[in-house]
Amino acid sequence: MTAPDAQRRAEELRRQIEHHNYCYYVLNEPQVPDAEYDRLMRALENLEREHPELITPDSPTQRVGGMAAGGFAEVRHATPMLSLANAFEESEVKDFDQRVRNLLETDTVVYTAEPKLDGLAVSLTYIDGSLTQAATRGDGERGENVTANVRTIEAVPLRLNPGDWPDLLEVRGEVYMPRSGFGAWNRSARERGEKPLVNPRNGAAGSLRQLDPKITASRPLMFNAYATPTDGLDSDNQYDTLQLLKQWGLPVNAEIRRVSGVDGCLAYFADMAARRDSLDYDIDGVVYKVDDFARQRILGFVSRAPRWALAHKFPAEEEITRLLEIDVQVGRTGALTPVARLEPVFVGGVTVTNATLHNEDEIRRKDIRAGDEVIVRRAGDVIPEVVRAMHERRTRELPPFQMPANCPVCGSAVERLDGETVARCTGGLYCPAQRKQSIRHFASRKAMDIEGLGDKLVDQLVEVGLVHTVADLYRLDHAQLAGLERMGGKSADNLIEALQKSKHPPLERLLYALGIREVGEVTARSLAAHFKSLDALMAASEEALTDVTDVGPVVAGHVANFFRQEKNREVIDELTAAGVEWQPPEERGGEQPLAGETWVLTGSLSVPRAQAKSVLQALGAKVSGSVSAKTSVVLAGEAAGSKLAKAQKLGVRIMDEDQFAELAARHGIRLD
DNA sequence: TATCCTCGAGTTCA
DNA sequence: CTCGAGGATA
Repeated sequence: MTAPDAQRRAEELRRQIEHHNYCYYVLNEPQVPDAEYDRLMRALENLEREHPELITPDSPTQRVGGMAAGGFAEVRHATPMLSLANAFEESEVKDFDQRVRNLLETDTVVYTAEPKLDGLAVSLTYIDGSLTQAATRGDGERGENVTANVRTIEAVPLRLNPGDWPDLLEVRGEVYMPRSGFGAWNRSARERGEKPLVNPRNGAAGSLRQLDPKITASRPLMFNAYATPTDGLDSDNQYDTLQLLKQWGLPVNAEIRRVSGVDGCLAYFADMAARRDSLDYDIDGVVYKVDDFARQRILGFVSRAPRWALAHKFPAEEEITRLLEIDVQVGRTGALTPVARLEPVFVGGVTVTNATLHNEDEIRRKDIRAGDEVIVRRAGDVIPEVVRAMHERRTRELPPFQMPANCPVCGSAVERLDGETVARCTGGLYCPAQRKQSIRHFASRKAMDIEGLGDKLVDQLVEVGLVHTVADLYRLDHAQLAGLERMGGKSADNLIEALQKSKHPPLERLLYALGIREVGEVTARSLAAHFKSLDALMAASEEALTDVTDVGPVVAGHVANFFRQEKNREVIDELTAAGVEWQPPEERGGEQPLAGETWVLTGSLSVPRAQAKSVLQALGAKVSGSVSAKTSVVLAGEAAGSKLAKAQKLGVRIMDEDQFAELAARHGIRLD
């Protein structure tokens, strides 16, 4: 890059960074994902490294941490607040450990491993045990005096517990907003008609930068100490120092551990990554520090970062990518779902290429168009979503999305009923997409449970014309199957065997498998229990159907309509002719100690969820998916999330797995 | 009629 | 898991 180009590029980067700082800190409305901001910053740093003559005193790189909101006095840190080297890959962690071991000339190193809280770094000064000053990190050299605000945080002791602390003690740590507090604050903000906080991190930063401490006081902030630059404490390592701080009354994170060697570090990282979602605060990675202070001193510093510490970060949860086009998928009921085809992007630990856009209204509301740059988010186990389109980056007019008037698969008319958000293909089973999906549904585990009949195979069977309706499945023979792609004689045998095994389902499963609109697992069960036979159900009037719990006029209409269709009656006859014979619903015998109770399962249990569910049902309980005031008990496994939180809030009884096993055992049921 | 509680349906990636 | 909408209930 020539000098004038570099100059122009640097100015452009600075302009953008300053703009984002302004949006983030002053408007509290970040415009780009953190990862994008970091990229801009790194680009500018690299540019300035190559062309040091371009560095200006007011360049954002010279005062990391953003623009002052104004009104805070400047504080010079006695010891600079350093930044940490970052690692995203396991290999970088191994390199770090290798470097440390080489410099120390030793085999294994003990590290302190800590969660890296996503908040705002501050420095607290205690003189004679009293909090006298609190400052933000600022650029590491100079920060802002936020003493009045920090004093409102209850977790920060204004006086230290009695102890042998030095006359002058400086403590460093993170101010953050717990998720529970963030959620509660936003709920009440919405009730008051105020703008909710964007995320906990932004909430913490914004709260601390309020000019009026009363506002800060109203926000749910927490503090965790993680270091002190003060010498001469009665401790020669990081871990014990934190224990000292804790004794003196400073909150220290409960997840901090001493680990041995790089393996210990990586195991800690994996553990925290797995439990990340169940913590009450956001973390963006973990930090490893060489535990022994003497060793830290040997390692020293490179430029502004210590050589004895490393921040191992999780992959970013939000990234920018391009939306290539918007496809339309056809579901089992004919529902047309727009899907975003994305330029592959690594976000939240996986490469994402597709994301659902839900429906037409959603696309309108967010004004998402093919060709846009979009922000894609994938947090934890959650399904990727398009957060928003970056309209400000549109360089040309893009055509708005329009739901097609005809089904993209079969060409039938598309209709969208008044008041409904979904558009549907009217082709019914004439539409190959709907046919495929309904056969998949029929074969699925909760329906007829036909093992070996996967998506690919269903597609083939429908495409070559071997299967038109679910009844055709039972007429397939060995020769027909073995002739298909990727299908050997053995696989064909297995499938025919699986089909045989599926011929005697309980009535409720058969009902569910038929795929009647609005009839899912639960409704199928109610219908089976009420009518006890398929004939009785088929003969029932809409009015009679309404007598079933959870069946109102709409569902009754769908059911009656389904059985009125000649096509459907034929399929049922053909199934019967092929030897499919449903079993009458079991009469529930014995004790039903949990009758009338509604249970909710959450978290991961050591037994399959389906098993826990059937045990509960055998005991007479209803098993539901969402927690409400009417829930009797929430059975919480490992890493339970929002449902557990809700149960706690509503005061619903919570049981862990051991208690549940005990309860089951009392009624003669053993869990494996 | 409004509100709460559930259920159904659709969805991603390794 | 989340959204939308059906059903039950006050």
